[in-house]
Amino acid sequence: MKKVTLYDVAKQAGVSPKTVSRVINNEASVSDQKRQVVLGVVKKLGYKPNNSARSLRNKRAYSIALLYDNLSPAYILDLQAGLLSVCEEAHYNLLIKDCNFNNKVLIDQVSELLENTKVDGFVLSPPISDNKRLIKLLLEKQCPFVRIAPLDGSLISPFVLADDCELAREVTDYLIGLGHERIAFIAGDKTHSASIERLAGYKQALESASISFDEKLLEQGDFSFESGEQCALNLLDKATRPSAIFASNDYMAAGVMKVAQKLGLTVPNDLSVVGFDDAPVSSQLWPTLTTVKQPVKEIAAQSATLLLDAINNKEAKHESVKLHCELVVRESTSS
Amino acid sequence: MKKVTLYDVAKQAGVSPKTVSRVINNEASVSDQKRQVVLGVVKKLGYKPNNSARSLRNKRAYSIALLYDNLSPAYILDLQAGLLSVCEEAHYNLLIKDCNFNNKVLIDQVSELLENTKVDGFVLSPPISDNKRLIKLLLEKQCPFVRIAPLDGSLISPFVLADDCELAREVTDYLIGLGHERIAFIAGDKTHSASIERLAGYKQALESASISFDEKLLEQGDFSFESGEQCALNLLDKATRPSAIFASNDYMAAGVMKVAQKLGLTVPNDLSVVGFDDAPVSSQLWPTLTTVKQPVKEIAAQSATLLLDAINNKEAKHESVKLHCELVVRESTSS
DNA sequence: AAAGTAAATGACATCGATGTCAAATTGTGA
DNA sequence: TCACAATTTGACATCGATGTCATTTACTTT
Repeated sequence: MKKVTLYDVAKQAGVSPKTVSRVINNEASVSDQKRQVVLGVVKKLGYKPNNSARSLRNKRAYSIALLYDNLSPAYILDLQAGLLSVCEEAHYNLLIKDCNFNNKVLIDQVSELLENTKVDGFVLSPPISDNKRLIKLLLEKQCPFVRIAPLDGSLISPFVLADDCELAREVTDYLIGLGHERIAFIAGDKTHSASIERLAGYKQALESASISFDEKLLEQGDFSFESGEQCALNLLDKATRPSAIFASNDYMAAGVMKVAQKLGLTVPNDLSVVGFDDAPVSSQLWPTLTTVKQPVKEIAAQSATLLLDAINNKEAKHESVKLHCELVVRESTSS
Repeated sequence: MKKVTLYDVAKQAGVSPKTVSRVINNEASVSDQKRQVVLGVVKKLGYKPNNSARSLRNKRAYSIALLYDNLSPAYILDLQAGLLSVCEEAHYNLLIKDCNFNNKVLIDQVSELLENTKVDGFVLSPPISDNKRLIKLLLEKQCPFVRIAPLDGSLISPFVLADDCELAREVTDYLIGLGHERIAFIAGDKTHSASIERLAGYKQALESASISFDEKLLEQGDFSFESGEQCALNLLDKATRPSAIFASNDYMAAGVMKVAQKLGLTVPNDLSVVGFDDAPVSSQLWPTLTTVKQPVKEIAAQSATLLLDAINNKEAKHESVKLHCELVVRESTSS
């Protein structure tokens, strides 16, 4: 089973290679009759265009790249899975870049990828979605890119996000519905839009329920387990401790659970705890964690679709897409 | 800053393109003098060879692929990071394939990658490292590949693994040293060599300490949290329960912790628990989990190195490499 | 210094797909 | 039926790097 080229197809079909090329690329001016013949031969021989040759000729890589930083492994892997599903469909390659480095290197690496046409577009995951220098570079080079959950909601590029604000409101409503009034909130890293949105949702829910927002019930974390512990200590040490803590992600919520247990508080009887993201740890703790599941794979798939659109149709104007999260009630919450 | 080609370099250096090519590829027969001149110009112009053109001409992809299945996300991401570090160095691309599908599709996809020379070699992570059909295909096509932690230790390809057996022995010794005599073991999925090795280490340690192996203290899990819970229930329900449980990975150990807490047992006072892998969850539980840290990034880096060797030097004979794990003592164990 | 060998260099064709542009075919209207 | 426009089709060159093979240069040896 040796390699089948355009020429083999052309010979069998009795047409010129150029015509085959036209058929493959779905160009207009080919008679229906020849088109059918060619498609038949393509199928019969199992012809697949050679990527390197195409790349060379067209100066396109037929690859996109995902840039990610040190968020939760499960999140990144889900992103990858979503991107892969679309890429496979479209016969694109997915390159991955772990950007857990300093900016300088990132910029250089991206420049190199672009200059040597190794990549046609980028998917930026948070917090890279808001890396100013990178975005400047991509805009200058007119390289298509999609941002996932950016802080900056202007349409300099397509972007995709989840309805973090709405779900944070829903979580808070849920806690209020259980009878909680002193609900503390642990915010996440401010360079992520998710942090901002989740906090906003929390505040909105309080307001609708006419519960006044209490500065003392707000702690600033950074999405890490350790920051969750620290914030929990601050909150639970107080004379009048909250009856519920809403952490902006599951790692911090896990930290809260640890501190609660250490202090002899029973979750959920003495303290309700909610996380966000539905990370693996949320179902590996005891009690299991009430949390919010983001549609990460769908977010990624949408991003890939938008990116490929932008690549293949330069006129396409930028869109943004918001996808829905889902509250997952487990054992860590009660009235 | 437009693209610099071999020809630009050749012109500036006053030599033929072919000579530049020779220098780039480190071929022997170029005079030192011209070599220096060419290298100078290469540097000055910032020349980088065009991958597509090379690929096309040489029928090589300058890419390798990682095939992985649904193991722990942190593990996979560490593998990727290790592979990336080597690939970047060598100017290779890394493709990733989530093989969480049925075999048929996997085989087809791999065939396609090979037939269209999109990949020069594969890294197989467990349990794919022992996928018979895949290995048969790769051997037939004479495509280089490296296996990570295979069950089958024959040198049909290079492989890399960790000293699971030794560390499992060390963990068990450690527990024995703390005074434990009734040490239970929860085995993992049998299709992973790690399961076999870890069990073997456990048994060896018992034997050296003249503690007879007790069938009733051995439970069969599958690496999942839920299986850990189930096994723990079986073990702790017994009249004479073990004083320590050694689970073959952290997810199962987390399951054990949950059950212990539910049953009102205090870890580590009433029960010591040990995991394996140093997954994120091991430091997000309370008490934090004593476990074993595998050098996953190094394993991956070694794999990549061996694979690139095999690709670039077809005569190279296959080697295997064993890397060292490390016992991480945390809070879940005591005498 | 001539002859012969080994090393260095370059001209050219090639990998596979496709843009350019000219040629061939078809269709249209008078 | 003929001239002319519109549509299909194909010949050829090209993208950038490198294998092949012929040619030139350098180095021995007598």
